[in-house]
Amino acid sequence: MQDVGRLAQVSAMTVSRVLKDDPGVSEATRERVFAAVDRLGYRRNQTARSLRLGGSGMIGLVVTNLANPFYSRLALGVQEVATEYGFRMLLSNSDEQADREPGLIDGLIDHQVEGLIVVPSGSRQQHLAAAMRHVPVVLAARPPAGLETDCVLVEDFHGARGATACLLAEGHTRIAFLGNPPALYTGAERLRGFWAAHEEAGIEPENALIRQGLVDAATAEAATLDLLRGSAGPTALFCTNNRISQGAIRALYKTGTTLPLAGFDDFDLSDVLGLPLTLVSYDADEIGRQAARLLLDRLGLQDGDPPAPRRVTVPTRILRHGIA
Amino acid sequence: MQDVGRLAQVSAMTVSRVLKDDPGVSEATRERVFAAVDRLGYRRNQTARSLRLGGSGMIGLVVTNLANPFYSRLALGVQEVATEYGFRMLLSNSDEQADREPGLIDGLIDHQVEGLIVVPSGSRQQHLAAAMRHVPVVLAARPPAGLETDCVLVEDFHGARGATACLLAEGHTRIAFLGNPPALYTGAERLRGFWAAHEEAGIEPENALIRQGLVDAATAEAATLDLLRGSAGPTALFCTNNRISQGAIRALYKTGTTLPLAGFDDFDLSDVLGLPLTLVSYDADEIGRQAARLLLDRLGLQDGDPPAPRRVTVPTRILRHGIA
DNA sequence: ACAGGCGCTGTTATCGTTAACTAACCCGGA
DNA sequence: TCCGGGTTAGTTAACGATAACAGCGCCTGT
Repeated sequence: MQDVGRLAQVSAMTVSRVLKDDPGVSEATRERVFAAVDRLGYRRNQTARSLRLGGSGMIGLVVTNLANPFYSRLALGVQEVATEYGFRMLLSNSDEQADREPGLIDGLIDHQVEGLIVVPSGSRQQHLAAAMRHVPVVLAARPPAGLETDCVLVEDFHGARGATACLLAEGHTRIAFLGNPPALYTGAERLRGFWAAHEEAGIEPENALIRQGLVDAATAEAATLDLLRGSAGPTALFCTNNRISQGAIRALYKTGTTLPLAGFDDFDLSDVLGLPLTLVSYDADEIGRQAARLLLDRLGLQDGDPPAPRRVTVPTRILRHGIA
Repeated sequence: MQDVGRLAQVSAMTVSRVLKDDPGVSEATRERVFAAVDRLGYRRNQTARSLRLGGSGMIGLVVTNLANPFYSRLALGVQEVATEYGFRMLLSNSDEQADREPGLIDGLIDHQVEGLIVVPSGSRQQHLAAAMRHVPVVLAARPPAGLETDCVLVEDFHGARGATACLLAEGHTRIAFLGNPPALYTGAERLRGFWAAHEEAGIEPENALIRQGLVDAATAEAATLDLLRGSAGPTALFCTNNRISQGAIRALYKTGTTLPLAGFDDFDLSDVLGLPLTLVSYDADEIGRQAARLLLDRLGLQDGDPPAPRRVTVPTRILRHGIA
């Protein structure tokens, strides 16, 4: 800034003023400064600004696996709103390792993020409470456990119940449940929906057809193959997320079986598989957008009146493919 | 840091030393400091450190669309290597709008990234030259045009030629080409490969079957439907990327047609579609990893001997599905 | 007895920017 | 002529951390 000032024959302070669009700089000076900036290719040092201004203009997002389109869309949603509010997004990926999450969060706080959006990966949320001592935290896709904070959820129960009901309405009574670990909120909640639909239909789900703790497409494929081998196999499948659906579909394909499948999350090409699919679809972008809005609204507030924790729900809708 | 120091009865300088793992602090003091840090939940301000240390410890990545698994995997690869080198990754997404790229790059430079990895979205690279005045830049997936810098490429020509040759070897002579805009390097190069395979087989590609400028699955679907309607339609398809393949597959599905399809990029569930597919697959993560390595190696070097621009190529391999 | 070294800790100045204050100047009105 | 007020530009002191240096006590060797 000194250098720019020298070239434009003004002090660094005046350069700062020009770059900040401060009124009270004469037009002539302004032009000289801009010319000097251009000529030197000068860019303001955002690090120094953040230090002086006391705000980095960044929010942090922590997800478990960017390669899953659910999370990358969520990230895009967050970024869209952050940009709108003049914030930048700092992204961290825990690679499915829950024990890395606290470290990532600490790192983000070190970088002076002004708020955090977290998709909590484990069931322990102690580190989140610690993070909240520094900045506001908004949870996405899973609710707080023992914390007082905002969150954005999907209609997990409602969606699972609806999709299961579709299968039951078609007369299925032996529906297998392929679920992620029950310790995860989504896993538990979607199972609850599955169960509720059965109760409403007056049908008792079979324990032998319920498999939980599946973590990726491979484990889901194995579990499905196992179910199909059984003597009293299922006549339909319910999967709690996109990766599990994909694993199950692979198992069906390999064994040449065609079974109706219901599941959470839409995925690419679901409409051209030619399988009878019932998918609970929702807008992952929207989860990100809502979470960002909750966070940034909170940041925008003058301190003094921290609003009560809010909970926003993103709606689901049911897609049906390949059904006559 | 003052506060921590007060609680531990030392100066801020000593706190700094403890947190920096500086030798020359007595064990007793060290413990007192850690205790105070814990009690206050203190975290070092990375912004201030960056300013003083003269390096932010961040590199920037610019991609066009995180929702495309190609880019999210690439980002994961970059992050993996960055973490290894003790760097953080700052991600920007241009949302397919090439004119937003310069602004994103400026933003990253303002945030004091020490280097940039860019997947250039347009054909103009003027802004990249400007960026190089500040930090080293590595290009990914597309080569520099009029710049002297490192880049990481895929075997575009080789892969396209190989996949096309597979189709030709099966006797196809009327292969449609569904390509992205020819102004993009990958578009041009993959067409060149397509063409080369034909020449080697002594077959003249038909201009009527060549469609370029497809930008997403929807335009690809429309182009495919158009080709299929024609009187002398193709007997096989070649697609230059995952989104185009998906659009083409949707068109085939909607018209109930089964044609062999070859294309760049593998995608989820490609193996269970039951279509005869020939896919040029490669590791998008690896592009990111290599790009990050080129960049970070360059950063690690003492200044004085900037190495000549390097060019790394990531290999492709051909996957075949549903082929008897 | 005393120089010299080591181990530990504090002081000062600095990174680049900007808020708050101060200074110089010009204008019009009394 | 002199004063108040506006306009424009410069000076100073921070933001939080740390490199470089200085200081203090204690030990060792001669």
